[in-house]
Amino acid sequence: MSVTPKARGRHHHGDLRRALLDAVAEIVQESGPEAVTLRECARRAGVSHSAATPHFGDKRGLMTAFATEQSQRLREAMEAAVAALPAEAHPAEHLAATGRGYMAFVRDNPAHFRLMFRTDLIDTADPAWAEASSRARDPLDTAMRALVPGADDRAMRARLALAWAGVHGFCTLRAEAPRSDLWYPPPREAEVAEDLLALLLAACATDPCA
Amino acid sequence: MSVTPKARGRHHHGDLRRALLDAVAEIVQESGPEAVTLRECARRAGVSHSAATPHFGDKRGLMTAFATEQSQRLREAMEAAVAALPAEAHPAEHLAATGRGYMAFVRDNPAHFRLMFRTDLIDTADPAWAEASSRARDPLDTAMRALVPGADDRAMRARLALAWAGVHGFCTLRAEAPRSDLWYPPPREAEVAEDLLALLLAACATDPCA
DNA sequence: CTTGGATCTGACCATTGTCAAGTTGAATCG
DNA sequence: CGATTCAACTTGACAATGGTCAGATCCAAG
Repeated sequence: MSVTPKARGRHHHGDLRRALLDAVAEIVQESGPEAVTLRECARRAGVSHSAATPHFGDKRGLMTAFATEQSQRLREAMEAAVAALPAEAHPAEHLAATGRGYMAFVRDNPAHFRLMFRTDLIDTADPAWAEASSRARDPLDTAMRALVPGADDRAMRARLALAWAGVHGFCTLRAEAPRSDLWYPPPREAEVAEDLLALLLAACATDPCA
Repeated sequence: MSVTPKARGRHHHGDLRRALLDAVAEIVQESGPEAVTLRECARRAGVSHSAATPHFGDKRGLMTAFATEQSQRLREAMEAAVAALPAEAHPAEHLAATGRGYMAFVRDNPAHFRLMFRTDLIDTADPAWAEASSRARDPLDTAMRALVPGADDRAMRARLALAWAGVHGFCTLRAEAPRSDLWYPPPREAEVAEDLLALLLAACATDPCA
């Protein structure tokens, strides 16, 4: 709560921008994306409710900045999972690792994930967000291209769509599940995730010309 | 806008419950789930701002009733797609038709679909909603069981998860796409959907014991 | 020390959801 | 047929939110 002593260049607050983004993370984790209010963020940062305006413009700007950060973290999670593989790993392992990285991120940050896709709360015209969102698709993209190098555009599109939809859909359903009780309970969850990935890999690796 | 002349048993309004649900549908279609307010619904129905209370309790009650209706419509769309098949259709055709019914519903009602999965706006403890949501999974379930009758529990779970996540994930991404520009443009959309279904069917139909 | 500009405060407004209390009107009962 | 009853609806009020704006405040450069 106390002002960070470094106060690097900032006038009153140590780093209000950071503090507000952290407040968003806190609230999202505690009570979900819809519980985030500008005033509560300001309260947690110890500032007045309109202190955020110079930094983020309005609430949507704050949410967009937060979502942008999370998109970067998601991409880094996937890249880290791939980087942890042995050098001689098969392309299929790369794709699987990418999927596991995605799923692990959402398992550990379900509320952050839900916020990232609340396109009503974020400014989709923001260039930084657009780039972060776009780059978050790169790991899956490159892994898939390495797995099926001979596929033509259409076959590649179909495989990317299936992989993306399958992993994303799984995560979406799981992230909503605690509230709706319509998905697999936690013990089964890991098993189902692995089996789903295996089916997905088999489907994508089949010869597209067959 | 005028009161329906029948006025079947209702006191003041012809059928306020129906009128309010229709207002939700209108607003959701025009401006998305987050634009729905109790007061605007009441305005469109031509009643006072708290007229909804006796019928739905609070806003969440109204949203829940609406989501319940949409879940039923979604299930009916899938059942209709299966029923339109020739009697001798292969089980794989049943599964594909189920997926097509799901996708067609979301293509035609993207905003309604988005609302259905906004578990923060609906009361997931409502028994009617829970039953409608549960029954909406039946068509996919039965089609899958018919396609892979020999699969054990684990293999069946994995296939159901993949099919459900794949179709649902595809629809989720598409329903958000108009706002985020991160999915395929409409001309490709139908093609990608068909190819995705084909990959999905192939993945699910493979012998689970192989 | 002065000046400038970024940073933050406090107050205002419109809007929302919810609640309590009143009003209406249709159906029921004597 | 008239009085009663009860749910449907209206009215008015409340707290909370987001956005905006004038102005106070503070840091840093000159």
